[in-house]
Amino acid sequence: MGRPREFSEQAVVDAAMEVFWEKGYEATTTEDLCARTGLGRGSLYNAFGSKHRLYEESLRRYAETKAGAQLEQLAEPGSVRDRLRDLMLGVIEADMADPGRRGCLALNAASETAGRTGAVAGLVRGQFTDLEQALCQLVRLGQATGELSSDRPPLRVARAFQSAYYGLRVLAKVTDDRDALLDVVEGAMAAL
Amino acid sequence: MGRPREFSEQAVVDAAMEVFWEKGYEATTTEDLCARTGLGRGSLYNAFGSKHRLYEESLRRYAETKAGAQLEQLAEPGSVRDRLRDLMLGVIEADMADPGRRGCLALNAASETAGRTGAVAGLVRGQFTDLEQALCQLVRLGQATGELSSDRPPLRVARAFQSAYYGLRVLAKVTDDRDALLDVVEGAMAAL
DNA sequence: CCAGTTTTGTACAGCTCAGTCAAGAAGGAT
DNA sequence: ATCCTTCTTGACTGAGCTGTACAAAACTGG
Repeated sequence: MGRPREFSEQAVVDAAMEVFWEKGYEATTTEDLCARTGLGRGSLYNAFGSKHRLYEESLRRYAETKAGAQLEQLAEPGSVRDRLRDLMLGVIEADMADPGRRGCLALNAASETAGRTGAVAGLVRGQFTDLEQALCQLVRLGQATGELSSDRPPLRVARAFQSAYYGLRVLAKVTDDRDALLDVVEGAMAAL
Repeated sequence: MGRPREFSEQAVVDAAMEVFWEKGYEATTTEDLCARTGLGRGSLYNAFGSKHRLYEESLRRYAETKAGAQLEQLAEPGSVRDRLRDLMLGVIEADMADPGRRGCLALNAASETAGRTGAVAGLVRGQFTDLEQALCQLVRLGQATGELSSDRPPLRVARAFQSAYYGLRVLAKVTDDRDALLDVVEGAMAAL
């Protein structure tokens, strides 16, 4: 009971996530968060307690939506190679189409000191291992069907692909050269 | 003429570089810089003008020293495969031995918005392409001697290796699992 | 020794920041 | 209708921020 909230908590976290994604944790001010979410400072602090807690929620939400969508895409039907290639081609298109070059929020968080302490560190690590596990399962499937060579352990292959994937996202932040990024894709596919 | 400086400009930039490397640009305060360099605010601003200019100098210095040392290491004698493997094994040891998990300054800069605008963007991009070119030349050499397969263009191979390298450094920031990082090395070597 | 020049230390200006607080608004329970 | 609880608004706080001002200090050329 009491006065009901005028906002959807999820919509607010979505908006906050966008700001953190664009500017990073340190460079984001509570003013930015108020402006983007439409909430006054009182409401924001009443609901979330601190800038840092809202950052945590944003990372959780990112895992649910953006990262989750990628994991789902990996689970869609199709050949294993196509699914892995589409994952990379998808982020090339997404990253190049984004004028703000925000990249991957979890990866950005991992680069900031604020992203490697406390609860945030666990959230970031979780997204990394989620991807690792999804890739590993996919590689295992590919090896079982004979689509991929079975001469190396699936986890090792998955980790190599994962690092190429993260490297790709880093490169996409600093280059406009699509061909360079496509070279990375070809290299990662050849290594499967 | 006039009063002589009491500090070595290079030593100051070295000290500032360490701070930016540990904390990132946004999270570093001018107080931090004064404390670490030993200079008062007046001297710092007299010599460098602004926090941002000092950041630029730090990146330049990083390219000269740390990144430069890696490029030199790549140019040392030995088999191409050994040199490439040693590059990765070296950063695994360095990153895991570093309690602050600072990673690569240029890569950290690329993740912050401050690292993708103005003069800093060019410095970051420069370090990326320097590594790309060094790797490419090495791959070309390996292909010429027959040590590496020549069925793919050297630049493409170099870029694939480069992305694995950057992915490795990102992963090293969030994981303590040395085996996971070694899997990345094996994967990158297998893809050559 | 002195005038001119640059560096140094420190106080300070002017903001901006994260977070708080009090007063009023909007509902539910009885 | 009236309490009671919760939410909203917006001003406010105290700390911390980058950058500046300025006087004293240190050195050089004459």
